[in-house]
Amino acid sequence: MERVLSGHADPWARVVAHADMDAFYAAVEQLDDPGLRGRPILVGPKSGRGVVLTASYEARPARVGSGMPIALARRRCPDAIIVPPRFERYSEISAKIMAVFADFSPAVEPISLDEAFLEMTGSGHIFGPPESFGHRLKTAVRDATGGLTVSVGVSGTKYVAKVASGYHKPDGLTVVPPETAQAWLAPQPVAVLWGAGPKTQQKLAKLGLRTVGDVAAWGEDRLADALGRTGRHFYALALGKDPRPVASSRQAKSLSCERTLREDVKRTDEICFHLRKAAEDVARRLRRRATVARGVRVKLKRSDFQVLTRQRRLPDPTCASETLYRCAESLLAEFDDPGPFRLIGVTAYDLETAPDEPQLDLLTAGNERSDRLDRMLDEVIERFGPGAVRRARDLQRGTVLDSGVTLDFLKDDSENR
DNA sequence: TCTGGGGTCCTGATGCTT
DNA sequence: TCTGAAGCATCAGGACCC
Repeated sequence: MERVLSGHADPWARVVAHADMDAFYAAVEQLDDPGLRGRPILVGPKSGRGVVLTASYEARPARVGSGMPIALARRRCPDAIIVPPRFERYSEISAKIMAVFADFSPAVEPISLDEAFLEMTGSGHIFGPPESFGHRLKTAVRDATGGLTVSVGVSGTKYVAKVASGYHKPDGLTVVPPETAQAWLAPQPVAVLWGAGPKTQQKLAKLGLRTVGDVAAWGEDRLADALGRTGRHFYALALGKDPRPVASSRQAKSLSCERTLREDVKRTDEICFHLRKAAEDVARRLRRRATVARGVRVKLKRSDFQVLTRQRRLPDPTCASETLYRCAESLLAEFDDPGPFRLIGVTAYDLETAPDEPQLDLLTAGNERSDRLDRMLDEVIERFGPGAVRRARDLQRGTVLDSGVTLDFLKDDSENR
């Protein structure tokens, strides 16, 4: 455990923790299959054009990691066992972990399946100082999951807590008292600045800025001249400043489905086939969340990896797959590029909660993934508006309850079962 | 080496409204 | 009525994060 020494009596005006599971997907696979424990494994597609999602710590000495093309990872680490991802299982374990976090704080902000921020300000009288809180959190996660480890960072801001959780991985605990944050960050590379990816790191290097301390010393105005708003943002981070609150509830702004195809496609009917599949997937997920979209965006990736997009606002917000598809299909005509394309995607954006339409109390039958049900729900939306399918999320086998409205097609369907 | 899928945010261009 | 400026919304592309 790393503790940066503090010279002040009580530096903890605010306490934020960041918890990040170690090689999460790979660790879950090793948890579920004892035969994989202690061995190098790569979670990712066995073939095709995919990349590594997570590499177990046993595989990492071979210089393989997330985002690396699977073909390259196999060459670098020929002994690695490749395991296809099981997202439902990861979600299941993630729910347990988030429940543990909720026992420690009323304000938990999940970032992904395997990491979250916890607002811990004022919790010292319950959990003790940050070190003991951190140990208790780690133990609780390990107990709840049957042995998974988590790395925890604690400081006075989200940003510093996040850098701290990555400081000693795996199974680390790093506590950085707020007043030491700037000095602690100073020697670290600019790559730890939130928002500085490869392109921005190159720009910073051209300015002669290699560490966070270099960025802090350059001054806010010079950084702003060179990088605009991003420059001011980096300056604040370099001083350890980050006023963002831990936001326990966030509404998604868009929802998308995109697929890299086995082979590039060029023919319009083939592209439309994939657009329809993507639109159906997006519509299904919108309905499950009782959400409608005000706009549709189509994304195509050319063989040379150039990404093209076209978007359009809808006259009325919807969660109907046919409406999303028709819009996507008409956007296709606006691309002045013949292809071929390696990736096709559909995004629904400007999301809002579906209007509640209480006159129709829907209890649909069967499997929500069936095409037949998709068509039925589309028809319901056409006839009664998007809010009519709100309750279709809680699917039960059985009959259709409709308050005074006869839905023959649904009735027929339930009778056929 | 040859590059996923789900997202968010930022920037610059453009067009509309006041 | 015409014109320009300012403000805003939208769009397309890019960068980034996990």
